[in-house]
Amino acid sequence: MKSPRHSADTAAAPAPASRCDYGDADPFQWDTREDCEVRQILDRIGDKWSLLVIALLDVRTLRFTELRREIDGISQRMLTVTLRQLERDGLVKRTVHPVVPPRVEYQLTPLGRTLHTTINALVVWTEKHQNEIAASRAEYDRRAEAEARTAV
Amino acid sequence: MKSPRHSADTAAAPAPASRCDYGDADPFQWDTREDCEVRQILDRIGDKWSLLVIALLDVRTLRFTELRREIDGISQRMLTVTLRQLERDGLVKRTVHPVVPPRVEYQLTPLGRTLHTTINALVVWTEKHQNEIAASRAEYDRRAEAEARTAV
DNA sequence: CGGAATCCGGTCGGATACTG
DNA sequence: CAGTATCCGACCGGATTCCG
Repeated sequence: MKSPRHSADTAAAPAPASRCDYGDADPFQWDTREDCEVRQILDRIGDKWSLLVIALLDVRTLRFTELRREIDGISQRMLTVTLRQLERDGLVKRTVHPVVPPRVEYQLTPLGRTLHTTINALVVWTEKHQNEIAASRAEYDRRAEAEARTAV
Repeated sequence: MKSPRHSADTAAAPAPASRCDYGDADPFQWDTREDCEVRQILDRIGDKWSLLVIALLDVRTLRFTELRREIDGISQRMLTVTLRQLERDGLVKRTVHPVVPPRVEYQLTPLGRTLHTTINALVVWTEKHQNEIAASRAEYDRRAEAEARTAV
């Protein structure tokens, strides 16, 4: 008995939402509370596949299998889960054509499009600074390793 | 024996890096490969605490305990882990003052500052559209629940 | 004070099998 | 074709303990 841990697998998970109203000033107060809306979408774009899906759908409408083939590496389970979340958030529109074999198409909503645009700023930043980051990491690791040797 | 699963806990995790060089055109090709640099920093900003730390350090330099108290909810373990990652990426500078009791201060690097600026665009987007998202979710859940009842 | 090491539960996501 | 249902390993992050 003792609460089946599969609950997270399939459950809709209503989520309490926790309003956490902002004082509209204080531009640095948004992130001091953990379960705000910011976190909600951050968890979405931070997850493993959402971004890929959004980016692909921003190019054109795609069917389930097309997405699956395009992403390559995603399991059908995670594709389904990801699409359902995006649909729930109003970022993706799901259209079922009642034919046999079924034909289901996914497209970005206007909201989803604006999100992708915003995300792109982050991508640009990353591409611009990836060398600095890589260098910093290499330097850090080199130093850490050297330190480890002296400790022996 | 069989590979201790704690490896991810403390190990430095060198990470193969997987260069995955871009063709500089194709603005929508960045995200078709999964382990690119974009993913690297996305995993960072997508994790539970990095963003909070960055935002707080953007206001002013803080000590370990100050950060811990300010964030409230973070474990000392995760604060340490998060800070080490940010330091490794060159986003945060760690300064140890050799006094007794030890005094360690953390501050954002210029690179970290530019990242925070970029992130803010995402925050603005979220605050602007949180109502749409919340409404979409409520609608989705309402519809799903209604559908579940007819199925019974 | 500022960590490091260990233990451990909960969750994320992959593999597989089955369905309309 | 487009999913749903189950099972299960891997990892993330919290709690606790110990250390310089």
